[in-house]
Amino acid sequence: MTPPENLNTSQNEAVTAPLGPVLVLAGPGSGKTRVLTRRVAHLITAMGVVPRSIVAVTFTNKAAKEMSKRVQELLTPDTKAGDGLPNLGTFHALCARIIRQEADHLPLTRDYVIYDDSDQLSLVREVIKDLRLDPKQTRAGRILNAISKAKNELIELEDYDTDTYAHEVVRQVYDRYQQALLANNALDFDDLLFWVFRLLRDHDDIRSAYRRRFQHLLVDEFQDTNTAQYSLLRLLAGESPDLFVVGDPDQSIYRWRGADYRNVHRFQEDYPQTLTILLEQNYRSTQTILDVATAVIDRNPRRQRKRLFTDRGPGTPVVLHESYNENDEADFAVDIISTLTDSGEADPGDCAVMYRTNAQSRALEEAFLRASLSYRIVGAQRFYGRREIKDLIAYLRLIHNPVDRVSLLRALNTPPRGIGAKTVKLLLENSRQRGVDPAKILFALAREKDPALMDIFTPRTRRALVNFADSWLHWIEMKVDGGLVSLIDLIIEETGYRTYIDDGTEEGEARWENIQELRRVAYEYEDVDLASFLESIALISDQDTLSDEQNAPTLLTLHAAKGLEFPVVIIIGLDDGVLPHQRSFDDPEGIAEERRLFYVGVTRTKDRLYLLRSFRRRFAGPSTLSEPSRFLHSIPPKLLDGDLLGSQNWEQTAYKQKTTWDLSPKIPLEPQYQPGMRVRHKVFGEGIVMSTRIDHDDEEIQVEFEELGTKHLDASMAQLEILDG
DNA sequence: TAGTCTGGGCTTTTT
DNA sequence: GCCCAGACTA
Repeated sequence: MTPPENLNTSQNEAVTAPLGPVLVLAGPGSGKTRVLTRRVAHLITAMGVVPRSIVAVTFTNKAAKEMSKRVQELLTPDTKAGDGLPNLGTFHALCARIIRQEADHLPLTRDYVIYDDSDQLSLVREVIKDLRLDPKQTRAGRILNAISKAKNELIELEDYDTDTYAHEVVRQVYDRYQQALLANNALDFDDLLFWVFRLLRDHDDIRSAYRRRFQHLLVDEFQDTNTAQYSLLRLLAGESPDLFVVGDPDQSIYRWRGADYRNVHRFQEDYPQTLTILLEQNYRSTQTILDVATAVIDRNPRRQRKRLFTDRGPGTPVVLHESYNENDEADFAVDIISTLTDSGEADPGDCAVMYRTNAQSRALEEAFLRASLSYRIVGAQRFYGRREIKDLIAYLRLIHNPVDRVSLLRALNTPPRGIGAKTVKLLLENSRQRGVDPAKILFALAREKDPALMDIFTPRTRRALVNFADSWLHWIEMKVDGGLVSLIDLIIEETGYRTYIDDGTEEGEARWENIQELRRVAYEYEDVDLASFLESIALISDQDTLSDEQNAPTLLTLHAAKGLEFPVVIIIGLDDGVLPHQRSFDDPEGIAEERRLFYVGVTRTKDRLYLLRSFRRRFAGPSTLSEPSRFLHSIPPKLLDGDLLGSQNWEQTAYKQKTTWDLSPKIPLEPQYQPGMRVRHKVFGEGIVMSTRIDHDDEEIQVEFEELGTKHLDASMAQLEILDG
């Protein structure tokens, strides 16, 4: 057993708290993972809790793995033996397991598959076509968002509000989409939570069984739980819960995914006996970085202020730099890294470059390539979303769950084998008419069992279909005794997939290499069943793909950076429209979340922080001039260093007007108005405040006037009279 | 049926 | 500037 690391007073208070509801509000770098792992170990060794009765929910699989490792190190050999291990994983992974176990009580079989967003999108497109809706008017992505939002809020189809036509359309699609998922024996991410919620809500016996089984619950990143997750937690917790949650409302960055940091307050209300503990001492960053972080986040209204402190001393100032365009910006980022590594001040692996949107990684990757430096990039979607990977996974899913139509439609003619759109249409029509699943029709065709089928297709088409079905049946047989890797090899061989994908071009070669990579991943699951393999690759997160092996700089989005730390952090794209993103402009809550995102980025830094922006930037289409991020205004200049904004001559005239950016801190403005207030304007009459936001040095309000409709006004100009609020 | 071409639409973040 | 879907041609 490794000697226990020392805990400070608050950390110790949290770790040794008596059983019951505990809320730990943990500032960045305050040792929250350490507290969680030590709490788990404390439950087992000091309180005699059976490891199996502990459930700890983390945000990523990587965090779960890390925790499991650390917990095991803390346990004595005799505790490790016999009593099993605590259940560690993400909400989604935990639910996936419960669903497999309780499939008998759900409209699915235990062989169900999990659809990712591109699968969901194909299904929604199919539904839109079925319903004869105009795909141009009803965007599949939009509808999917609405459905996802409903599911995250636990809104059943019957309860879906159809107050507008748009909602009516969503409801119709939701209905068909849900039916289609079940017919395919498939679930989407949100369903994992929703079905388990329903399962526990509706079956008293199952609920009490799980309550007995999972008596000690711990939740990491609690500020990012959504309604479904919180409700699930309450169902599992029962009357006298041992519920230990750790979070930081200032780091809540998943509102768009239904997360609601107000769950933190809700928790205190729902469990009045909650013991709340604040962790404020930071063990990660220099004081300068903490000061920058605090200056940034303190501008957000309605939050509990925390005092972040460290005994690490001030450290170096934060460097601010402006480039001409995003390519120069990327080169500059690479320059910073090579300067630091050349001088021995940092290892390449110590450095991270963070950005708001994935699209920004492109310029960076090119810059690294130009400098012939290696890098690692975080992004599972990148890998598992690739065409060749999705193709092979479609085959594996079909073998596992033959009624998966989305995968069938993908695999049927990939690589092309003479089964075109017309044949597919015929097959699906037939399947619908007879009420028989397409897979069954294909199998029957292959076995020549059903003479009625013989006349549907022309001989040539029939041969193609029979060939496909034959191979498919063969693979299903092979799945039983062959390993996963040989199954993949067999699919590649029988479909001629390599010749299809590796066409001798550089791109083809890269695609083939990706398949080799998938094969390597599969090798690790060689001893497990196909089900677990498919499940874990479906639930993989971006962060999970980050390996520690390579000593190279990390490129990642600000979202993906959550929970990580680096000695050197470079945040690029500090421009209004990028960070904060322009889509958040007219929503004060959205701007507040962007600010938290920036805060998360800043607080990842241990020693050196660089903030980069560029004068010109390309969004969609032509490159345009951009303004420095409004968030830079909140940073006191004395904390900043480097080539300050406006000191360079980009384009004489265009630039001249911009040479005097004022970075001095403005007096923090508190909004005077709030949504819902009745106000009177001298000219426009009476109206209701819809939204309000602080924009630089003024408050911008959106008012819905009785006579004139919506107007955007500046508070200082409008002179509104407040009637009531 | 398969491969090429063109036009439109879009771009936040991800379990 | 990029990707996808549908149209068009061999």
